[in-house]
Amino acid sequence: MSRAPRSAAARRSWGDDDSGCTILHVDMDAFFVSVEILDRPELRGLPVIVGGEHRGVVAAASYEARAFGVHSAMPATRAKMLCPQAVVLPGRHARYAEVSREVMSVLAEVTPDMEQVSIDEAFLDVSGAVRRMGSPVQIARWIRVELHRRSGVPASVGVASSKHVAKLASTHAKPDGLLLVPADATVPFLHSLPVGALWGVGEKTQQVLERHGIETVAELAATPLTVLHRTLGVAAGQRLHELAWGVDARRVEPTRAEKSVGTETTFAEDITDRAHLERVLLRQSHECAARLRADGMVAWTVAIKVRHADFTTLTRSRTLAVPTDLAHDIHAAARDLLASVQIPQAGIRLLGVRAERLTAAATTGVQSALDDDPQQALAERAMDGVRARFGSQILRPASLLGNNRHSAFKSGSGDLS
DNA sequence: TCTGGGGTCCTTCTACGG
DNA sequence: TCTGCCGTAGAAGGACCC
Repeated sequence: MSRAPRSAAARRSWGDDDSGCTILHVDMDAFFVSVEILDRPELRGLPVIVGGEHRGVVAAASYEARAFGVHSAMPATRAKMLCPQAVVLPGRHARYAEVSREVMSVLAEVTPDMEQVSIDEAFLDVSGAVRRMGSPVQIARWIRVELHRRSGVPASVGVASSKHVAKLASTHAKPDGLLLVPADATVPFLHSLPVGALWGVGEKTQQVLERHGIETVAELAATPLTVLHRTLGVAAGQRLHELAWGVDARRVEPTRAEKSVGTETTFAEDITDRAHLERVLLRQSHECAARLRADGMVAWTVAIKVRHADFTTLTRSRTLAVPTDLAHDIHAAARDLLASVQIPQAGIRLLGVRAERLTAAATTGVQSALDDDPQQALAERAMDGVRARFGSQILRPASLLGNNRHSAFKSGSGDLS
């Protein structure tokens, strides 16, 4: 579901020498839409949009909808204006996760050197699989056939000598294609692209570069490093200059430690009532804490995110004296942080909680907050057990029991009234 | 047109201690 | 005792990714 711009000129054969091209990037095509079509074949050939309910944005659009200018991240209202005949579906993330697990299990048959980067894409380092399965391109072909056969969803695969170029290759292979960028074609391939295609160049950076007359990767590559440092900062300037010359030493990392977990809610209507916001924080704190405990992590820092009706967004954070995985502690910190924020007359559009600076609970050398309050810890762990057995909606804190008992803890709705 | 939710990384500013 | 400098850490914001 890449949003990077593509270049028609780059979508061609760059040669057939795949020696040294052991990095594969597998990217499912319009993944959420593909899953919907898998379950409802009558949607095939129609403009289909997933996501984009009230105040939402498009999560995925079929290629038929894209022909009308619809793309992911586009505000729902705009998408419906461009393509009023589109079939709009709310999204079924549990189902997408299920198909994603099938897809990843197929990829894991190729090599354990697999790095899942999102629900619908992964990098593979196939250097250890070549003797068993053939050349990188043969492996890429096998993956596409097997995904079609066993999961029923189309995938595009990029084959290259680095993660960055493999990622760009899969983007240019779409839909339902395969693109090899031989090692010696890396620089010509990159230099055929607009600068916005590079990993790390979004809308803002592109605008900055364009103000300096840089519109293509070739122009970026030709720009002195000192100019890029001044324009983009040292880290970003250095990184983009290296990427523009095909330098990308990042390895495929099968396991990556999570650094934060959080949840946020955009309200159907802007909220001015502080008590209401505190109840939302409580629900969100319980979600965060349950995920921390499920992952065996504790958090040192609690942060909140507040978005005003006019889209002004601010964050507040606090480092705790001892790390925690308890909703009680997260909520206490989050509530204090919210107290330091003035609620504008027009209200709050979005509220979120995030637990940051995570460490493994088992290896945390200090006494955790969990040990400070054994009763609270026991209660929350008991809730984990009940939810695991009867479902996540079965239990909620008493303060979240509103008049409408069925909507009071509805995840993601933010409707706690 | 009016902008989700879950993340990561980087830069800038400020506070603080030596 | 006060001031300036420096390094470090935390906080906040912004950009980016899918």
